[in-house]
Amino acid sequence: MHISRATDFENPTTPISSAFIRGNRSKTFQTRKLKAAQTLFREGDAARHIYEVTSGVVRVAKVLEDGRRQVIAFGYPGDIIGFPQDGLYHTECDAISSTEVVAHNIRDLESGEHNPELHQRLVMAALKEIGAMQDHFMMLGRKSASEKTASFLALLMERTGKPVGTYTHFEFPMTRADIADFLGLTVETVSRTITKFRNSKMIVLESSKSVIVLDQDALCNMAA
Amino acid sequence: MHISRATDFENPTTPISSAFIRGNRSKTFQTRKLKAAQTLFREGDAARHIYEVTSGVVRVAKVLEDGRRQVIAFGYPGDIIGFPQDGLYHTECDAISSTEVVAHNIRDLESGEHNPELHQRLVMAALKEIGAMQDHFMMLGRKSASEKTASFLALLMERTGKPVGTYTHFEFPMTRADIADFLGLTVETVSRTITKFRNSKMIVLESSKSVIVLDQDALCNMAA
DNA sequence: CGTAGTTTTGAGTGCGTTCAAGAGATGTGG
DNA sequence: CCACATCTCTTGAACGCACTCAAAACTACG
Repeated sequence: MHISRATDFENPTTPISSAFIRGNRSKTFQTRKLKAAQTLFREGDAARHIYEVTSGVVRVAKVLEDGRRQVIAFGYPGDIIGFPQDGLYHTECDAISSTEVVAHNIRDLESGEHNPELHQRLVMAALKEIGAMQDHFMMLGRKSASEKTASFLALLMERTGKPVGTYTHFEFPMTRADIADFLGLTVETVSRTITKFRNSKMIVLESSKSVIVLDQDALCNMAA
Repeated sequence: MHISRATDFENPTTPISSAFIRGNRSKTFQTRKLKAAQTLFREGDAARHIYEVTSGVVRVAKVLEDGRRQVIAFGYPGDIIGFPQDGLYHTECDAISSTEVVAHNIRDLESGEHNPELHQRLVMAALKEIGAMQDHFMMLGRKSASEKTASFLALLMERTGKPVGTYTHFEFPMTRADIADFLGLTVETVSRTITKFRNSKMIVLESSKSVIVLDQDALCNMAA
């Protein structure tokens, strides 16, 4: 499960392009493209940028020496990721699918002197992150496997679901292992739980990564 | 376990005192005193202040409708608590022991216009909070009961431990139930695990709330 | 001194894990 | 384009860790 990866370390060996942003004073910002499975940053790297996902999905995680992994968050377009502490990243971040991010300078997170609007936006993002993590806590610490899995499906449905008749359709860009590491479960338990939801007609799988939710109420109730 | 509590809701029925802070321009700030088990704020309350603990200990938690509880953090002196989202608190906060807090205006978290130094300090505190929560995640999702309990003891030892000869002494201000809800375990499991640590001569209990750590290395190794 | 809450300990159970294997998907080189 | 290797997902069987239920020991408080 994610053993050796092509040695693509921190620094911009990956393409960086500059572009102009419209506004009072035109400012430049950097975008960066990542292929699936490429690393954006690792735990312990010096934090020079804070990133805004503009397309694709990234995974933010922590890994123990013995390989145990905890996924902290999945970053979808609009999400800000890479909050540093003491100038370092304390998580690692990899692209799950082909991804594009905007790299903001870390100084705009720390002070509003240079770009007040961006600073404000980043501070708000930090508060939103704290709120999201608080919910995630409840799930990790106090919910059963079924409740965890249902919560996760409900979350993805809300964020990325598209109506299909009276039903709702969405996709998993991440693997079962990623979901398991997000929920604090094993791959097998995640798979079994999804099968259970399938058998109870709550959802249908078009493929292992494509879901149609048949009964939203049942799903939300199950999320507890 | 924390059923009905004296009806002491949000607003300052509890004493608020004003004081002067030394600095270029003298500014006023509010301190607030809480007795053990008093509530500072509840989930859903309008967030007007962000608090800095100056003495005592508070508990920040989330509660599910069915009563399941997850403790997000314990606030010790120096800690900032009450990060809001969309103008509301999404957690509840109660004093564990007799506690004193300083109430900062929420606007100083959101912008630096009024008080730049304080704003900077609060933003840093938010980043520190995110970092602490990331570590807590790993513990909640991927560690065994022994590892969780050892991590918790190690954490408290680092923050509040005082050397006693070659050993280290500290106290639990919180109950076993609070610890259990912080670690995502039951009271019984926490109690049994601490007993196990006692039997293996890693720690000694002076009382159920007073610990001496005999073997710091063993404790830290156990924390994984 | 009695009552209520906290902590500990015991016995038994069940949920999610581990270990194992097969089916399905994806990608690469000949 | 197919054959082969690799990774992902699913399913089965058995185990064990932490949970539930129960009760006793200890502590604090009016």
